[in-house]
Amino acid sequence: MAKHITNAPTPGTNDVRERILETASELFYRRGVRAVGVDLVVEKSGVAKTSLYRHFGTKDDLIAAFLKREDLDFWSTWDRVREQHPDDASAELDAHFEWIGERVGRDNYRGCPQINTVAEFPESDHPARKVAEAHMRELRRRLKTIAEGLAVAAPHRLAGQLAVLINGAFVSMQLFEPGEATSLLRDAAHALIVASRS
Amino acid sequence: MAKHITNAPTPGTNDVRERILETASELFYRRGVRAVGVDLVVEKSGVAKTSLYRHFGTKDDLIAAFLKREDLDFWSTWDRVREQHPDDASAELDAHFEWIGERVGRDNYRGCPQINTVAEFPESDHPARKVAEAHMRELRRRLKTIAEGLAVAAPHRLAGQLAVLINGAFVSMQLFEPGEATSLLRDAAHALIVASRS
DNA sequence: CTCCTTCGATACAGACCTGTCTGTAGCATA
DNA sequence: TATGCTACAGACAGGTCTGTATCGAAGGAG
Repeated sequence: MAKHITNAPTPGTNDVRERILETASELFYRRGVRAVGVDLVVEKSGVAKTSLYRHFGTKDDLIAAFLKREDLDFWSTWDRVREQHPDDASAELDAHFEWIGERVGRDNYRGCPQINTVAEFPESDHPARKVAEAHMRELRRRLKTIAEGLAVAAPHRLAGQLAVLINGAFVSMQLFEPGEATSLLRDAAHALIVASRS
Repeated sequence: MAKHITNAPTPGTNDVRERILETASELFYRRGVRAVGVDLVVEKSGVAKTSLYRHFGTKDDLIAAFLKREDLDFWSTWDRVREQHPDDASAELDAHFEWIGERVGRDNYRGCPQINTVAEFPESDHPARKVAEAHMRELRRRLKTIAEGLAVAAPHRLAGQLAVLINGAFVSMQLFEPGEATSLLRDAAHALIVASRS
């Protein structure tokens, strides 16, 4: 057998792609997707425009890749927290509301990228929407798994309520007072669980 | 005394302004604010571009006027519902979650214009943000008034939780199943109230 | 009848948008 | 050395964006 390709077809290629995506993600999240042109992404990432269009066919594809990246980041944090509470659904849920509350309480928090992008692109066939919709389904699915560990009557339903609570937190920075978010969310989650047991 | 001006300083002026605002509101809400140019607003409203800029100095002012209009509409519906339940905070709150759940359950629902616009314009000094922030404060204030009628321990806190629930509903169309929203929200609100009494 | 305000129509400026095209340099493999 | 592949650099096309300037018409008020 030949040794075909030494290893990867291109050595530093992923560097360029990653640099573009990293820069675009920061700009899209910070300033809004429509407000950021590809020229700015090119300039800030120190990359040729041709390279951007080689790695991402269109801006819409770049937006979808941005959301996918944020999606992976989010579940990565989620998993890290989950692993700290094995076989204890109640403690895990508390921990999730803890870090989410802390995150939305930061003063430079700009909301959930999925929700923000859906707000910017109503077209139902936009590639970014597929990512966002999958993200939302995954959120409820994971919450349902936790709810099943809580011995409640209707796990899927409780998961829906908890998901609404979390999404609500993501867009309610305006109405929280400083430091209020975490405990307010935790108490609300407990109330939903208690009611779901009766 | 003279009879000063017959009635208004200008006869049909408000017609034009109202036509522009009506058209812009529909387009902004349906397609997103940044996606809609003033030329399209001009074309769809059958008005001269000069007239648009005479009545609204800039597009940003038009956006703020759009949000203000949506704000008034929202509280108008709220007031109509409230008046149907005088001196019964519990029934009033149920009724609010009823119409909100029904609204977010519509299949062409596009979310809360305030939340969507804030997602599109992160700049903290944008005129539209002032309107949106006032809207959020007003939501919690009104919920607090209702909570005070429910004899709970911490009305302001419960109001915050209910506001999060409502905002969450506005951005969670993706994860609701058909017809699920209303009862899911009502149950959640009840759970929060019960917990707030203990 | 004459002023005065508002309106529509349209051309325009200047910036920005996405996406394409051309050309060149570096580097690894054959 | 020759061949691909990827990268950078930058001009360019064609369209859209916000906002302004100029025109003439309509219509009520004195």
